[in-house]
Amino acid sequence: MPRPKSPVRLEWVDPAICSTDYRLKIIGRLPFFKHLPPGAIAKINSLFHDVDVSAGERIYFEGDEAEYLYLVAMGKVKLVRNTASGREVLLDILRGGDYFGSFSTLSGRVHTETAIAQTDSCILRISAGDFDRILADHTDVTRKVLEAVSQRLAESQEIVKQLSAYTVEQRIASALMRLASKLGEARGEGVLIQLPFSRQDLAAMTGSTTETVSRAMSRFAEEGLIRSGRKWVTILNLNRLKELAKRGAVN
Amino acid sequence: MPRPKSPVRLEWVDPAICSTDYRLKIIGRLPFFKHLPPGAIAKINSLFHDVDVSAGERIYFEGDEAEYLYLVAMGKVKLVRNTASGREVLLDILRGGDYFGSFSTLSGRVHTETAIAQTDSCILRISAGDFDRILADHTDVTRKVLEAVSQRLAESQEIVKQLSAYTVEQRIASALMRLASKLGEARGEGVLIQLPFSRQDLAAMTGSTTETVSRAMSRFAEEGLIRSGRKWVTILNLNRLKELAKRGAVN
DNA sequence: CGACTTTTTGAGTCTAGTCAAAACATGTGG
DNA sequence: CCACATGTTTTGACTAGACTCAAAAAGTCG
Repeated sequence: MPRPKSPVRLEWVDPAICSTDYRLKIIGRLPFFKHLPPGAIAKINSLFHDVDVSAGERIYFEGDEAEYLYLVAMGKVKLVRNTASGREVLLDILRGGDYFGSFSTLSGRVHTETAIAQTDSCILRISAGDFDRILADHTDVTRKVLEAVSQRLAESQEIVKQLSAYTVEQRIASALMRLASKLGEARGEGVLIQLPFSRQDLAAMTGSTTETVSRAMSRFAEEGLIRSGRKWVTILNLNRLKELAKRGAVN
Repeated sequence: MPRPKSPVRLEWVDPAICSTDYRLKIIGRLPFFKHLPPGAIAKINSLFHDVDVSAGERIYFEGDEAEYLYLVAMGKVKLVRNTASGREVLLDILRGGDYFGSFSTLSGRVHTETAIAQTDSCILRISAGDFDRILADHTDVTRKVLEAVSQRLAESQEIVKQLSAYTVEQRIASALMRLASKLGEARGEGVLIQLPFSRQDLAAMTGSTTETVSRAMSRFAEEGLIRSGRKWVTILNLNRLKELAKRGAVN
């Protein structure tokens, strides 16, 4: 089977894209702000500051004081935790419109993860104090933020379950599906997951190694479930992949 | 080394203990209510209803509609997720004063875990609607709840990291430490963890099996780190256990 | 004292990790 | 446009940690 040339097309991050217009749009789309009137959003917008970061750059480190809440305006950001032995565990990948950074900043907390730009990105940030003021002004916003965080907690617990009880192959299948629904783009033959997204990253997401991920992906490809190359994956048969994630073993 | 007879003494759950006085005390101690004046707490208390459950009874199931927020008044409750293959993953163990159940109830959500009484327990519950009303009345409470949930998210992510990168032995050591700091009681020779708490449970916490847990615990016992028996564990040397959890391998 | 449950131990097997090397892509500069 | 340098992915052989199955030992309770 001839392997297609890389379908990856990287988005440019034009600094000008962090323009006021664009910022308003991103901020106004956030689940916890989107119900607010334009006036309020404009006011909130003025409290955010933007930061351009290039691929690979760290936005903050695990252990740093958590002084800001961040928002991905453009680009992709990954959240990782490093183990004592230097191994990297990938907790989440965020795209435009996602927020990150701790909310529990009141009590002098520190970040529990490291945030790294996966692509050149434009990040918005707001100080904990300003964010608190927003929460105080808009009680309904706090409620929405609470829901968003609860949602993340549920997702994290789902991952705990998977790591506890599933085989590597099942975990990889699940990870691919999560990524597809979150970051995938429909293509003629399937759903393309394109980030600069390596086997390395998949390994860090599934608590595994590049070699094992590679082997599993080869098996998936043989079965016609996916097609993959350097830093991209296309999912051809989502249903069978889902089946596999639940029941295990390609057979 | 002679093994001590079981030091486990189970607490009685007297139904009368869910008296108004006791309820006020428990509710008033919750991190997100404790700053409120007695009057407000009394009012909140009137919105809670109590339920007595006996050991092993399920309080709700994964997939059930999330209509209530729960509060452990007395006893121990465990949160588990079941996999397709019937395996049980233990997510958390809760004691008196801990809350559980989903906060994201507005959008018609369902519970993502199953809650099981570990001992005979007295549980308080409040409907999602009533809880929302409290949040609306006390904006500062929402903020505290948000912090509490964020904290749990961080804990869950820590567990993801451990499952991803550590050996079973390290995970068991970590689990014991978590349990000790949360549920342990100081004893002459160390910290006693006493719940009806089996190897089975530890296996479900660490994504492992009873046999493997047993072997690891035997090794720990040989090294003088712990002493254990049927449904209880005493930690003798917390520092070395911590060391082990970080660096790995008893040696 | 039994009947029952939980824990421990043992032997065999398999999944996934490690180490090492080859194959492949991608971008660069001649 | 090609050849090379670099980083990524794949493949192979070997190993080890942890699971499974089976059975014995130790606690617990009526």
